[in-house]
Amino acid sequence: MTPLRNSKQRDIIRQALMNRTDHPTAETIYAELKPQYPRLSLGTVYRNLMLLKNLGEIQSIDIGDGVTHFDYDIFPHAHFLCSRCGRVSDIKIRDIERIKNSFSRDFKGRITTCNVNFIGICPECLNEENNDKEQ
Amino acid sequence: MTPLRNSKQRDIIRQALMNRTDHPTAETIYAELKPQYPRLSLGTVYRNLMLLKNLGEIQSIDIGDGVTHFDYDIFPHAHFLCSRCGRVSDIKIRDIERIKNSFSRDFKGRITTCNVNFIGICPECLNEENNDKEQ
DNA sequence: TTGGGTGCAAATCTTTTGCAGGTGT
DNA sequence: ACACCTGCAAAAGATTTGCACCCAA
Repeated sequence: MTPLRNSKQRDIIRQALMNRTDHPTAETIYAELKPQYPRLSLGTVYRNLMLLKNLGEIQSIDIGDGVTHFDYDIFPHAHFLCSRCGRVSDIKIRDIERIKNSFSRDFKGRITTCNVNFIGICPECLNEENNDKEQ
Repeated sequence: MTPLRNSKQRDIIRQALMNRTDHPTAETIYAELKPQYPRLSLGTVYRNLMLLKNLGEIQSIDIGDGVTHFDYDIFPHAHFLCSRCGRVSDIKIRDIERIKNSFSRDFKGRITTCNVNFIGICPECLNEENNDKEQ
C-alpha cells in the first residue's frame, strides 16, 4: 500500500526498544537516544513508534499511569504496573490466548487485541515499605 | 483519616455515573450535568471522580483511547473498546477473579487491580463495514 | 469557626500536527 | 524528480492545580 522507506531514525528507535526489557515511553526512548543523535526530535519518535505499532512490529501498553509504554515483544503476555515506583514489567501468563479465544467464540464483533494488566506494588517496593514501617 | 464532607456536586456526579451503563469520561459527565447545574466546573468533576475512585466506590478504565473512562460497577469484569465508534462496553467474563488469584499466588508483591481489556470492532460497526463494502 | 469543597482559569503534561527542507528510491 | 520522512515548533487534548470564596459540621 504505502511504499515504506528505510530511515535511520526508525532503525535506531526500533533498536532502542529491542535492547530494553522494561517498557519505555516515547519520552524515555527519546531521552536515551538524544545524546548520541542530537538532531533527533520527539515528534519523530512518536511517529515511528506509532508506525511500528501499526505495522504490528511492536505493541503499546496503556496501563493507567497516563503515558503510553511500548514493548518490542508482541507475543501475548500480561503487564504489571507498580503504583509506587512506576515500573512496568512483563508477566508470564499462559492463559491470555485462551481468554481471548473463549471470548471471541461468542462475540459477534471482531477482536484484535486482548490486554491483561495488573496494578499493585512490586516485590522490591513492598520490601521497602515494610522496612519503613519498622523504623 | 480525612473527615469527608457531604457535597451536592459529589452526589450528582456519583448519581450520573450510576445511571449510565456505558462508561463515560469526566468530560462526558460534565457535559451531561452542566445544563442542569450551570455552576458545575470540570475540575470538580475530575476531583470527585478521582476521590470516588480512591474511596473504592468506582473504578477507572484506561483502555488505550487516550481518555480515562469511569465505571460505577466495581465487580470484576472485562471491557471492550470498539476502535471504530469508540464505545466502551462491559464484557462478562467469569475468569477474571481466577486469573488474578492464580497470578497472586506466585507473586511476591501485592496485586490491587486486574484489568482485562479487549479492543476490536463491535458487532454494529462490523455490520456497517460489511454494508459499506457491498456498495 | 474551621478546614474541606468548589469555581474559575492558568498551568502542566502527553501526544499530534503543519510546514519547510532533507532523503531514499 | 517524486513522495516519504524529519526537525522544529506550535497546537491540541486531557488532566491537574493555585487561589479566593463558599459551605457543611
